[in-house]
Amino acid sequence: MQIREQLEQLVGQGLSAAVADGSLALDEIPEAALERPRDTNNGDWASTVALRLAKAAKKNPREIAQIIVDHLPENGMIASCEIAGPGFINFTLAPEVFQGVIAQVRQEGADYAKGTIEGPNYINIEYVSANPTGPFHVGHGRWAALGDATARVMRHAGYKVYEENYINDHGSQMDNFGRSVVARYLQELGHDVPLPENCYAGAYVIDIAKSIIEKDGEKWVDADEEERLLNFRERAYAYELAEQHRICDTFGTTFDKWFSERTLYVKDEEGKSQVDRALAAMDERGYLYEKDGATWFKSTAFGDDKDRVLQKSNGEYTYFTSDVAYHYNKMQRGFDHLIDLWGADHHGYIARCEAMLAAWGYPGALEVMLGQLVNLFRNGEPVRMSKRTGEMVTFEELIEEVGVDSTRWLMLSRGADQTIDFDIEVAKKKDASNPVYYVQYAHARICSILRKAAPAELAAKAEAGEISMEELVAQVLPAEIDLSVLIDPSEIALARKIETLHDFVQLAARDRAAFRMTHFCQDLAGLFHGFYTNCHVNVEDEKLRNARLALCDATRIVLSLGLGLLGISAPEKM
RNA sequence: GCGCCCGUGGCUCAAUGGAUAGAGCAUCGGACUUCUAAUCCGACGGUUGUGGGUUCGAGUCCCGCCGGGCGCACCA
Repeated sequence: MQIREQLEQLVGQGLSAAVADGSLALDEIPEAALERPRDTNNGDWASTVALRLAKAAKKNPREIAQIIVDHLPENGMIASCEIAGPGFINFTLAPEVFQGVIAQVRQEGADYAKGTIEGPNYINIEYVSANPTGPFHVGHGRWAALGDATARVMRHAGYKVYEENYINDHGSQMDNFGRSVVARYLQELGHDVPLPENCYAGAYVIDIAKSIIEKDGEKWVDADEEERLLNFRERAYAYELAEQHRICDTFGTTFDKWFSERTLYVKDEEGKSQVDRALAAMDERGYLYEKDGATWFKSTAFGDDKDRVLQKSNGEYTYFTSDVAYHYNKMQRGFDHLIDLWGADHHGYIARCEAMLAAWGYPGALEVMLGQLVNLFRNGEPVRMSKRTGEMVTFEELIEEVGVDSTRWLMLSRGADQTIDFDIEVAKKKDASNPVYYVQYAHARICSILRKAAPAELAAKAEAGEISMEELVAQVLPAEIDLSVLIDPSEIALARKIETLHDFVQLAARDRAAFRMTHFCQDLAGLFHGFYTNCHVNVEDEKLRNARLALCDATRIVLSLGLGLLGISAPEKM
């Protein structure tokens, strides 16, 4: 049982006892209302229940607090509790509690602080979802980092998470892309043809055209135009999709499914596409109508500003129709809840999407996470164009120059609804101005200490990567360690921080706020550096040494876990 | 015009409605013959844009202003 739950139980018992013997006149037993005081001078945990009860119990909150404290059962957890301020009950936990935490972390490893979620919790999270018509830009990188970290955090908190990337491979932009390749192909072969309207002007299109020339030479110059367009479009699509996969791999973002928009239009054995089925489901419930030769969705029935066209008067479907079919498809696949991660410039799209889910009878099933935009800077100056290509800086260029870990940290270290001013030169600095290295350094420092504690031969193996830190530690430390010697304030502070991970994960998951994990990692690293300064680990006294090594090991596990939830590596040396 | 997001020390950001609003950077001053100084300790720095309201309590919730960003297609 988590410490929080144990405390809740104790406070609950205290309240019940007070009510039972008439000290408190209450109709029902309230929640324990536990929180962590920001200031550790106010103890490890605090209850505000007395403040909340003042009205109902018709008593001064401090008086109520005293009654509750007097009725608390005997226990080994709480070292002391005091009533403070207007009526807070502050608990200071016994050192044994934190010593227990260290043992628990070392036993559970990367599973430490995993939670369970009651009720329906099968989540589909969709993010990135770019057009396969060009390279990822910096914004896609933010969605990749954010979606990935959110999924990791939610999974650790106990949700079942399915990650999905929607490929916009259906609309007219695909033909524009194909036409652009055709034009570049002909131009490269010396033909004077203009670029088409709405064309993709980037140099990467020329590269694709060149690769076609390399393979097929001039054979397409006089080919059937339709056939040529189709061929080039598909080759260009395949190329860009492969690029997207490659960059996601490099960045450490993996999806359970890459969902092709086109598949929504494929007829099944009954002659019906998923678009047909989604629209039929809307029609059944009476939310489709015809006007001006077009088919409309009555989204205003669910709070949208205006109704939306699904099938245009020329018979084509709108982009929105794909999303209708896609979201219908997701619900049919059995998810309890859908999360879409979009750029903030799409916020106007939310109402109609929520409306369609409501139209099928799934109100509230869709949650849209908006991510604000990323502005690039270099030494404080705005950067729009890449020096190398003269075009928009791509995400790949960014991670090449800055590195994956630093990029992820900067993208994740603030809330999704904060605009990010990303300064490339700051991100590249490997010093104190870049917290990711501060955290990684703490991890590397611990690994170094653990190696120092091991026989030279073992340490050398660990350094060469032949054995893992787990294997090394298992050989250095005995199975039974007496942790009661860990009483230094910086030792307790470190263990206390580790114990907060469970809450951090739960809150970060609930609020979809993965960025909180960066704060956790930074705080934990800071406390470790403090401990390192105050307490020498590899001391003569074997009992103390082993206990401190165990504390180091637990910190290492949790740092690695915390960084892992952000998709950031935990290096064993720097 | 309507809608969404954001205004917190010089800078970048925190703060499940709780206590004296916290970190980091920058600036200044200290600490390495000892397990990694990519570190640590200290100092300086604030009327949380603004005016009301809600309550035991508001940076946080509600309303109005001011300032900044983004969006308002039978485009994708």
